Amino acid sequence: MPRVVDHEERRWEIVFALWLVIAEQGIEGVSLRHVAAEAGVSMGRIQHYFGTKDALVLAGCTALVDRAYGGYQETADAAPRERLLHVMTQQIPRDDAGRIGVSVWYAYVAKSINDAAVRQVLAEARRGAEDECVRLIRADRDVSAETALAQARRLLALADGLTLRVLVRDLEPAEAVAILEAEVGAG
Amino acid sequence: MPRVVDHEERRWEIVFALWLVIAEQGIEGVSLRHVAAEAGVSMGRIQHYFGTKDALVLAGCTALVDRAYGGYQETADAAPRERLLHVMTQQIPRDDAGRIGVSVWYAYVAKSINDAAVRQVLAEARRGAEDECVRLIRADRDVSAETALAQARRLLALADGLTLRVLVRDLEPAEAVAILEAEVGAG
DNA sequence: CCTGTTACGATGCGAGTGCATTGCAAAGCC
DNA sequence: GGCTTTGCAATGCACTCGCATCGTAACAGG
Repeated sequence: MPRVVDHEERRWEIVFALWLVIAEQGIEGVSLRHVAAEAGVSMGRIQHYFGTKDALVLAGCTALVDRAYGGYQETADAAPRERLLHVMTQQIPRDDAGRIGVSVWYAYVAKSINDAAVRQVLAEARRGAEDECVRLIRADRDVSAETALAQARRLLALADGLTLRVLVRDLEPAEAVAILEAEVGAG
Repeated sequence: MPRVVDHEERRWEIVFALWLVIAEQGIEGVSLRHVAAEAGVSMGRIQHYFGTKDALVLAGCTALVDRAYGGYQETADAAPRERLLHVMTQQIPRDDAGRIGVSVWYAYVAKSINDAAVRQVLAEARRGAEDECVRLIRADRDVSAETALAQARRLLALADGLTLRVLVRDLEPAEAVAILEAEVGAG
């Protein structure tokens, strides 16, 4: 058989271009032509690897979730308290790259309100994060499962809100991190 | 001169239809034709009153902010603590109407990342809310301006995050309200 | 009645869209 | 060196989009 290429690499190039388009034009600006131009490839290639526009956009969502999970796993050998703080503060944008990532994230969050497939992906990710936070909290201090769950939910919601404010430049990254450090420390 | 109609009424009908379209199809689904169909009017009417699609969408944003501010002003004769709680919990969706309103709100938040005009409207609204919360906090308890500002920011961010989770049905409205009541009470 | 202005419905146009189709180039196997 | 299967570029098509334009129905003032 013929012509062997690295499929994962090809898919990744296209997904990365998709993220760039979303970051700088919003999810409204996503079209096969725009993504193809950003990636420097032809529309045909995108169709070949993803089939449909919806499939491409959804793949971009799962890729985002996977990347976040991979980043978390790299902290496996840290103390629970540190890992918890990492989960809360990781998505706070500190530079342009972080800003791109989190703006894409929020684009998908908004889309999830009206898109069942995206909603399911994000719901699953959120549930995973919540479970993991509960585990970290109970590893850090002696509390009941219910207490840990309430604390996890409060912390995650707070982190989301702070991240958004940093993204739209209503808040400095340092201040957001400081607030979260105080909250995580207080238990 | 001719043909007198209530301009505000006409504009409001169209903006309301716009909100419905955003709520059920997302901001991607907004087109002059869709909004016109939802409002039961012709495209020409929308052009007559708003000129351009961008102007319509922006008008929908300012109308949303104005409505929220009007709702707040209705609580003018309540105690500061109660008003503060109202600000934090008002946008938590309890029924379908509330869900529509807040989903439109989040659509605009996402749009503000890439749209300067929307961003400015929301930034102004957020600043106003923050200032008002600082005033309410200092009327409720004796704290410094810096402390009140820090508390206000933390509460508003937390309320945003909780609202989002209720919207995507990851959290019950009652639990979100309970968390906020505890936080506002704790000071 | 007439006239001038306003309110808007209808239509047309050029641009952009997602997707199906077609065709060909590249590269293992025989 | 053919043969065959894959990877993908190119093109065409039906459709939707925002917006400009045109026509006209309605109505207050003279």
